[in-house]
Amino acid sequence: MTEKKVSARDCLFERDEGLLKKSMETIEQYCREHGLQLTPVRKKVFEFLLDEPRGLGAYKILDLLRLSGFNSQPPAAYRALDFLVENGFAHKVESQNLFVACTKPGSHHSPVFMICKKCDRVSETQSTALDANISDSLRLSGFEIEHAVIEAEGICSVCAGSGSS
Amino acid sequence: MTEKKVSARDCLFERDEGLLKKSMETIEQYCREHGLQLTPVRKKVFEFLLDEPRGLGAYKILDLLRLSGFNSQPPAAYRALDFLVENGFAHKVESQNLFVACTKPGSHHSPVFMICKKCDRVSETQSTALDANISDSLRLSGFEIEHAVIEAEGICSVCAGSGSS
DNA sequence: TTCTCCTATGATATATTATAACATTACTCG
DNA sequence: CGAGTAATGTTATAATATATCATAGGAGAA
Repeated sequence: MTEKKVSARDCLFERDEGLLKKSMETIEQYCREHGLQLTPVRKKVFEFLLDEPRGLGAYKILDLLRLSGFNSQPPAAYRALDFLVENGFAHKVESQNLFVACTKPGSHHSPVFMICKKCDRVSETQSTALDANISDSLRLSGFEIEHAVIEAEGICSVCAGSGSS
Repeated sequence: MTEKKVSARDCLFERDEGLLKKSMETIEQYCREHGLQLTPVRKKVFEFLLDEPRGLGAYKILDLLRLSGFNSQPPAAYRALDFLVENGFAHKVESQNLFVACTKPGSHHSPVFMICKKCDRVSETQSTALDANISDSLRLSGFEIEHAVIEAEGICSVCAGSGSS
């Protein structure tokens, strides 16, 4: 991996603290309603993900857990991530081996990711038109789609607008 | 990963030996025309990929190289794969950490994969309509797409037709 | 030819990502 | 309490991938 010249912090996205707080409240409520245990480790990992728009690798999360006083081993991080992913609170970005908080937590869906090569920021959209299109295209070939990994690499609008090549 | 009950060989796809031969000839010609060295290791790896419709992991390829008398180490396999991928002769399936021969070798494109959960077979399509749709959808959000990873998991037509649930 | 450059490969080591397996804790429910 | 289940702790290892430096081998120039 070559080092990136621009960090996500250099991008001009606003952090919407209210939105982050709302995401946490959303999953807390979802867990209450569905009898899921949002344990301290799981909650902490979700916080880390909410706080890092570039996504986090499992071992980076492990480091952060340790910095937060959880003397954890790799399985602890992966278990928390499994919980978050299984319940639709987070996603794995397959092409980057990296995890991100879901922008529509609790709803099961096939997300579409946009990964900026300049600032590394990962944005999620739910393109239902796109889903339908893929589904139709593949069904034409007789393939019954259950799940799709769609990850676009390119330049995000902020980096494209910032003028540097 | 849970063990699969059905191997790709159980699927009723025909192996088109003529097509496989033609793929090899295509990349041989492409390499001649572009001054690329299709060395023995690279050629052998491409053969392995042509021969395995379920795709191959890098270390499986390494094993096969050794069985073929190349006393290789991991970098040898990865270098051959890098060559094949960079030149459009093969693709990496990101969601499976697995490599497949390209069905349109030499043409640079964003492939779409269909991965069957029953027989593990990986099929490639080039859906230009799909590409255009993704590109348009994402451009609406101001994202300049350069490359897309599109990998659908589900049931292939052969397995769907074979009746077992 | 010899030298140099460039590409490919060899070889060793290690980094990164992920899981298996078994022990322990903690909570709930009867 | 006792049994069952879910979560976590703990150790070990598997699986995937790359960094680094050494060696070989061919192409073209002096």
